[in-house]
Amino acid sequence: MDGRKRKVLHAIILDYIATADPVGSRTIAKKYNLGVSPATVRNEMADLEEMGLLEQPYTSAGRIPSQLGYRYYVDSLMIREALPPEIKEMIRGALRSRVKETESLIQLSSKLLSQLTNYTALIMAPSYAKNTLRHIQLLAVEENKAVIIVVLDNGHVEHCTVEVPDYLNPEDFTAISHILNERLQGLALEQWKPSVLKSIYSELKYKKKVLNNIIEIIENSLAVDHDNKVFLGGTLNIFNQPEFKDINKVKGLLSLLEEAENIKDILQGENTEGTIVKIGTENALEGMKDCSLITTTYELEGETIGTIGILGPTRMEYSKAISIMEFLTKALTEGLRNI
Amino acid sequence: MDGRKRKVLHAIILDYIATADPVGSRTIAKKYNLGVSPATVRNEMADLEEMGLLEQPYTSAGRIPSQLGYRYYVDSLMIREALPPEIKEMIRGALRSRVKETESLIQLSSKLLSQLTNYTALIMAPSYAKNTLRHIQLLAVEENKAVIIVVLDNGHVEHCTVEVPDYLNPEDFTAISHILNERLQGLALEQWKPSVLKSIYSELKYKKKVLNNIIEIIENSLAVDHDNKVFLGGTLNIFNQPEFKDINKVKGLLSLLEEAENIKDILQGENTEGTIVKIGTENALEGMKDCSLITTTYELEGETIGTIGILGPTRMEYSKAISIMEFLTKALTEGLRNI
DNA sequence: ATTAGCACTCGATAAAGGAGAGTGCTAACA
DNA sequence: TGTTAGCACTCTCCTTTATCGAGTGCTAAT
Repeated sequence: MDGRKRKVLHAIILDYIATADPVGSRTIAKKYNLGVSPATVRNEMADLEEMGLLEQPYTSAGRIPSQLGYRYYVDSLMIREALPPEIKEMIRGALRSRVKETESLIQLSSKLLSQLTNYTALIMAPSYAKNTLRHIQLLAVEENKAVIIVVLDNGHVEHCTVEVPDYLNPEDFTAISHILNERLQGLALEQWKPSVLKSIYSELKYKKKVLNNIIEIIENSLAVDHDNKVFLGGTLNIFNQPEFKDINKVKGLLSLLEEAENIKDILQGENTEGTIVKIGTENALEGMKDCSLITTTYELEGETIGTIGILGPTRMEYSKAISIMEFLTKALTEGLRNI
Repeated sequence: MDGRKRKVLHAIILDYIATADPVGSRTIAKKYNLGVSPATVRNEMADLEEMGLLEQPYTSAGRIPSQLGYRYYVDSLMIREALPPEIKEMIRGALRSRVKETESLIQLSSKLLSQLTNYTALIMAPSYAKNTLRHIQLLAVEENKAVIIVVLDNGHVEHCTVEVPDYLNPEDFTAISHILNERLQGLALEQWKPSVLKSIYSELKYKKKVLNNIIEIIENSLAVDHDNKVFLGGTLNIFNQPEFKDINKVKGLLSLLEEAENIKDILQGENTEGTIVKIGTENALEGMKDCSLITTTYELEGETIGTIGILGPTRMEYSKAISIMEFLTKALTEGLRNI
């Protein structure tokens, strides 16, 4: 693959990304100043097609990049653009701890990301498994009902409502809360299971049943449900893409995004750090075969705690999207630290 | 408007609702056993068109109901169908207090409603203004940060994170929580403002600043933000309607539904009780001119506390949708009582 | 190795030609 | 007088045909 071939491929991909129209030899030769004639470009294009990097929608149309072509572009041709300073300032400003809660900050980020890129943003919120308990409280409301409130050291609050037996009186609630706090305070959520629960059991034998219940519920509500919440931004941006003018495609993709589980699957694919680009069928889900996904991870105190993704058509402004995403990720990490 | 005209109109509307195709005189005469010839039906149809109840998409096509036609149908022709018992049982079963929290129950209802009707369900959750405070607590997390937790008598929990001055120590938090509880417990949220806050101020003069802050924040987070939350179900059902095969229409409607404020406007239109049907341009929003909205209210302890809506095309199965909605509303009211 | 020239391909767009569903009108009928 | 059969007419939808033009691949000249 000589230099000129690379230039031709690069030009075709850039042009197609910008226009969504198949690109002809004439356009390339003229617009991108290759200094050769269209005929020469045609020869190169024929070669590139043979190599599997380009495709022809039909005989005698221009060329469009193949999935492999995009792959080559992302891996070896793409130039990382510097973000304009005003965009940088805008992102920094928006995320600079105006918000006091992790989840709100993440929601804001997803909105921002989708607006800046014009694609769909997917963000997986951090797991709270490593956060420690600040306070837990059992509180009676109405008959037979109580709420459990769990406050973590980072200010995150979870709660759920449970049924409790009649015979518990206010003092019982206080007592249970007290013991739960004593035993669990300062412990990370992921440390709850093994040793600790048993010792609480023994301490509260006479109320074993209710407590058993509670611990089960806490586990469920924290570990399964609310862990790894997912936030979406700009789902309707799909409508702007010409490759999604077919209503069934749009419907398919939106249905897919409606299920939080799907999004977790999409994002959780790898736990590798750094920016990853998955193009077309490189994505596991069938419904995403015309899409590309760019993911990266964000961190807190040196540890990876979540994933950010941008979902767009394979004909995507990779370079711009990556720049924005990486910068926003940094700003988010910063924002989370200052929260 | 004689009996036969009504029969013809009714038949046309039912047929059009079922098929989405303009209806011809032949179809009506045959399929709906009017006992007259197509020619006679044609005469009636011409009269009905003159009255503004029918329209012709173009000369020599069949007729379709006009907006006025639907109006007449809903007001005077529509027969309320009894819901099949298995559907009734299904709704009752689903909403029978498997869920312990108001908002979860409402979310479930919206999902159910959209699945049963194949339209989009909109539900406005109750305002908590009349609920009384069960417990309020100020809790320090990390430096300079505290969470305020508010638990209502119905088990609803709200929380928000606030910044607090350095000089407060744990005892201060306890003291403030204590006083807040003492003064506010048992009071409905809507009663907070006037008299009470002043007396709290005086009691806590020396910490006036922080308390001031807190009360402001509580007011904001409860009254403005989380009050009247809105739940959507089946937004993608729009895609099933042939009148929304145009991608721009879908986009327009989905964008409209993306904004919670819009939905509040849509639902809040009237505070009248009972079922209301708004057809086409009877809806205030421009983007809904091809849609109909059926709303009804649900209650708790005899008081109206929220609104339920079904959004579909003007060519909607009004009868079925109303039956389902009204029954589900009853079941929801029941479910809320048992929560 | 590059390029000009040229015939050829194939989608997109427009124009033309039925086919069919449904109407409105007229005249006959009970 | 209300109802109906008959019939010409209208208008959309679908298919067919023609034209256009962008872009290619090949060949031969440079």
